Amino acid sequence: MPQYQLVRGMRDILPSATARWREIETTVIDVLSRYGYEEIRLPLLESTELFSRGVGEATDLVEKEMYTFPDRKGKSLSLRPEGTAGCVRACIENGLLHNRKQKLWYHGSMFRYERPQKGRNREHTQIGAEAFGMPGPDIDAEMLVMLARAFRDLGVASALTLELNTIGSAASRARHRQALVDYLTPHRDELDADSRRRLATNPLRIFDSKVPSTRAIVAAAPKLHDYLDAAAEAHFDDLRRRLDAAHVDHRLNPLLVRGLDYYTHTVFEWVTEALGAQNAVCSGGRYDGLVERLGGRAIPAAGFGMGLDRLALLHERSVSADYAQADLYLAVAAPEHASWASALAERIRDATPLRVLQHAGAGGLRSQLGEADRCGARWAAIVGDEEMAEECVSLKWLRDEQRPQAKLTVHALIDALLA
RNA sequence: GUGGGUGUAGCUCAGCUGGUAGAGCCCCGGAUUGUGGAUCCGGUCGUCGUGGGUUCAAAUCCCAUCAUCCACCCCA
Repeated sequence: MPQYQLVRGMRDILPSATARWREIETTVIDVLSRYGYEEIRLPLLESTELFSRGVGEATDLVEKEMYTFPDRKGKSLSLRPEGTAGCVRACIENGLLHNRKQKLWYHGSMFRYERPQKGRNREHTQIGAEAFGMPGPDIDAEMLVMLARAFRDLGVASALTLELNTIGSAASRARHRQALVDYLTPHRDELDADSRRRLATNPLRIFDSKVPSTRAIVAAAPKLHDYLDAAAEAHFDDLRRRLDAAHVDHRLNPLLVRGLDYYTHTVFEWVTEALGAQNAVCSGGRYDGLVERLGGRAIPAAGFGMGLDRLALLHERSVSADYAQADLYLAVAAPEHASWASALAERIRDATPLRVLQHAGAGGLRSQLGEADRCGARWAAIVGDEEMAEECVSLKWLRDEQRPQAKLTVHALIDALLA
């Protein structure tokens, strides 16, 4: 057993997985940039207050899941548990929202002190995006259309369902919340323990309870939908028409409530059945009041976070792919050919974009070709006495039995590799 | 934070009512002195998670602890 072990909830992403991760990341980032989103890079560490104020004091995320500690001068810092608060802070602080719109994306680790299980680690990686300054359903719709494209490009669309809901304006949400608390308080003793706790913290979540007796009480409770104002309904209807027109399938889930305080109006979640209990792969929504709450002007916004750890699990299930380490493996018949082969490898790298893996260390030609096979290379190039004498290379197609091995000049070799 | 399961080779796992550790895969070499994938032969790799206890003797029984997995909870 090793002397040092991973800190609980952290994870190593090993070479056998990183090629897949990289493919996922470049695919998603490419789609984002095709919709005009620009990258912003943000710190992992922020003042604790940013999250308690932005995400909400009473949320589970802030209440019990943050990595919080004092720095050397006693100031309370927290590892970011999510990306939106920090992004909004950076935008306000740098004047990015002054009289202009912004579409931004970021990529990186988030930290939450939770009990690890499948699809849930204490460090996880998200790609998130935020759109500032656009109040209408057009940007909500574009964001969802964009995500649908990203999931199609990734090859995981068939495993995902888009769930959608509106929670209305902050004002109508507050009215509903009060009505709900007024309705549930007389039934307080009949609720399960979790729901009693939520009555004070986040009563909307009581709708999610799986306890039958609680469900029976909740069935007659005031519905959020009945408290929506006309503008909120119009916004939501407009969004749904746009999604229909774009053929983005979605399912209404009136119980879908984001656990962070800042959400308003549109909320959404892409869920899968394939990953067990942790089924949300990407979720987000509008947060029209957050910029103001964090000290900026009243600027409407929408955004999402996408969990790459879960997306990678899903991708692994949905897309089988061979990620080769190299394109060409350069083998030598004997050690004295190695320096000539090195020069050849450099010429190939100069002339082509190929990944050229040159043999190093001990091992006969037989074992070198074994390595060539294992690294996934399409070709093996062999250098021996005969080749060196004739300034040639023997090229072997490892994945195509039909093509015979051929002795080629260096020029002909490069042409063959580029063909 | 709560409940349950599991820790033995790099990986997947076997190891009975205690007697001093095994298989398959992988890797290396050979059969094939310059040609991979198939087959056969040979070989390397273990603080049996950690600490303590019981015992002549512990991978095996007991206690503690750490890690891990699944679920609750929560979320990406």
